Formats: sequence, C-alpha cells, structure tokens
Amino acid sequence: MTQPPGPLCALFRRHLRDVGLKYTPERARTLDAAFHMGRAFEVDELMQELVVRGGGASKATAYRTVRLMVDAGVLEQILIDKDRAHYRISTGDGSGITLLDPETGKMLPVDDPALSEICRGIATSHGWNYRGFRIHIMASSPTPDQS
Amino acid sequence: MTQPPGPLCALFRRHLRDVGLKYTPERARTLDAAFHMGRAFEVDELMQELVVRGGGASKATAYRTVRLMVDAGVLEQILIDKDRAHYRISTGDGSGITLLDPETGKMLPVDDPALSEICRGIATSHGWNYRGFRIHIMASSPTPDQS
DNA sequence: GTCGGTGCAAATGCTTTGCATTGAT
DNA sequence: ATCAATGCAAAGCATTTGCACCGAC
Repeated sequence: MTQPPGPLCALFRRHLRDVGLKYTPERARTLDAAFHMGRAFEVDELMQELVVRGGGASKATAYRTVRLMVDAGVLEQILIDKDRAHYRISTGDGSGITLLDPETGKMLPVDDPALSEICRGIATSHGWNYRGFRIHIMASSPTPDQS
Repeated sequence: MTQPPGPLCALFRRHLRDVGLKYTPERARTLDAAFHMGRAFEVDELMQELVVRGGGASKATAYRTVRLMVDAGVLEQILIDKDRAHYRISTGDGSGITLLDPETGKMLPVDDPALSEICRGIATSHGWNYRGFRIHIMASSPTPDQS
C-alpha cells in the first residue's frame, strides 16, 4: 500500500488537529486514494477508487472528506465543468499553469516565468492589486493509450 | 437606447434563424442588457438588469435566452464559481482572462491577445493539441468609490 | 459517558423542463 | 389555425445537512 508523500499527510493531519478532528484510518485511505488518482477527479470517481481499494464511503462522507482536504490545502478545486466539481492534489503555491485535457482529466503542471509577469502587468494596469494567478490551458494530450 | 454592436446582433439573429426561432423584441432586449452589463454576470443579475431597463423576464425565459446566446456564440460561460454559472460577452476565441477578487467575488473580464499565443505555444511545445485557456488573475479590486 | 464519524434520507439551491396560456402571422 | 414565446410550478442533479446510531477513549 503506497502511502502519499509525507508533506501531504502532515498538512492534512495538522489541519484536522487544528479544527479538532481526527486523522482516522478512513481519512487516511481517502487521502491515499486521492493521491493515487494521479489526475483531476470528481467526487464520484474518488468514491469508486475507494471501493476498488477496499472500503468505500457514503456520498456524505466522501463529500465531507473532500471538503476537509480542500480546507487543509491538500486538494484544490479546479473548475472545468459547471455541473460537477473537479479536484486535484494541490500544487501548493497558489499560482500555477496547468495543461489540462478536459476529456480525460489528465494534467501536466508547467512553468513559464514570463506569464506571471504578464499577469501581474494586467492586474496593475487595471488598478488591481496583484495576488496570484491560475492558468488552465485546455488541450488534448498526445496519446490517450499511454497513461 | 444604446444597441449592442452589429456583429453580436447578427450572430444572434443568424443562430436563431438557423434553429428556427425568432429574433423577438424580448430577445433583443436581453441581448442588449447582456451587452450593457459590461462585466461578467450571473443569470440573476441579468434578470435584474432587464427589470431596470423595463420589462423583466421569468427565470425560465432568462435561462433559456442565456442558453440561446451561448449557443449562438454571443455569450460564453466562464467558470469561476462552482455554484453559479457566470457569463460574459464572448471574446470569440473560446479563451478568457478574468481578474478576480477572491474576497469580494468581483470579476472583470479582460483581454490580452499576447497571452493566447503564449498559451498555445506552451501546449504545442509539450506536444498537446491546444484548445483554449482560462486564466484567473487573483487581485484586490480598487475601492468602489473611485470607480 | 462523551465526542466525533458515518450513512441514510431529506433538504438546498441553481438550472431545466412540462404544460397550459398567449401572441404573432 | 399554427407555431413559437412565456410564466409558473414541478422536476433534476450535484452537493449539503439533520439526525440517529456506532465506536474509540
């Protein structure tokens, strides 16, 4: 059973402690499952992954746990589809560029320093106080076969 | 009564004709109102604007008309908030940049042709088939007083 | 025994849809 | 008369919440 990397786990545990909740085996399994999705996912898909890994969760619990992970900064919500929320393991820096295939959910974080400068410029030129940016570049990934 | 620019109107009328519907005064007013929002808006806000301009619309009609405008390519849906759909006058290229104040929820769609080129470049340099991009620039909006 | 965890079902809130009425040609 | 537009209320759907029961310390 591969464990998620320490930092994620620590982040989650710290948050749970801060709000007076416990790091239960259930929640550990959910974190584990989220980490092993390896791509953006919906709550539904996370629930399926939990079942596959043994020991599912009710809809209510799944949603509650996902929210906890978002609050903890372990997951971030990404907006691809108006109807269903998608999540992924957080990039952690609040800003980021992500190549994203809307169909498969596959993601690839990329970097481009020039973009952050441009974004900052756009904000200031409108008189806004720049904080950060998030870019989703929608694209079809090369070959769906080779995950 | 300021009319929306011809191209938008033409786009809308053409689509309506294509699907066998009419360009009624009601729809003209809705297009007009959407154009004059001058910012991203929710369906609710569009309904309020319609009331202000005289002659509101029922929830059902408002939603239906917004959908028609999206289908026509006059509006595009922007994904900022999971709970409510936001729309704005289409930039035409399926991509969009939005200034977003996380605290107030205020949004301002902006344009920057250079960015789409950069994003396209990023996607292709990774071997992905570019579709579009979405940029959220987080920033604090200026105080409303000095608008 | 006290707290929090969980699941079920009911509630929410945005959005869509069914249906009867209304209006235009 | 026909065909589409409109409004109301009901339906849909993802998500949240109320509540009762269960388990750990």
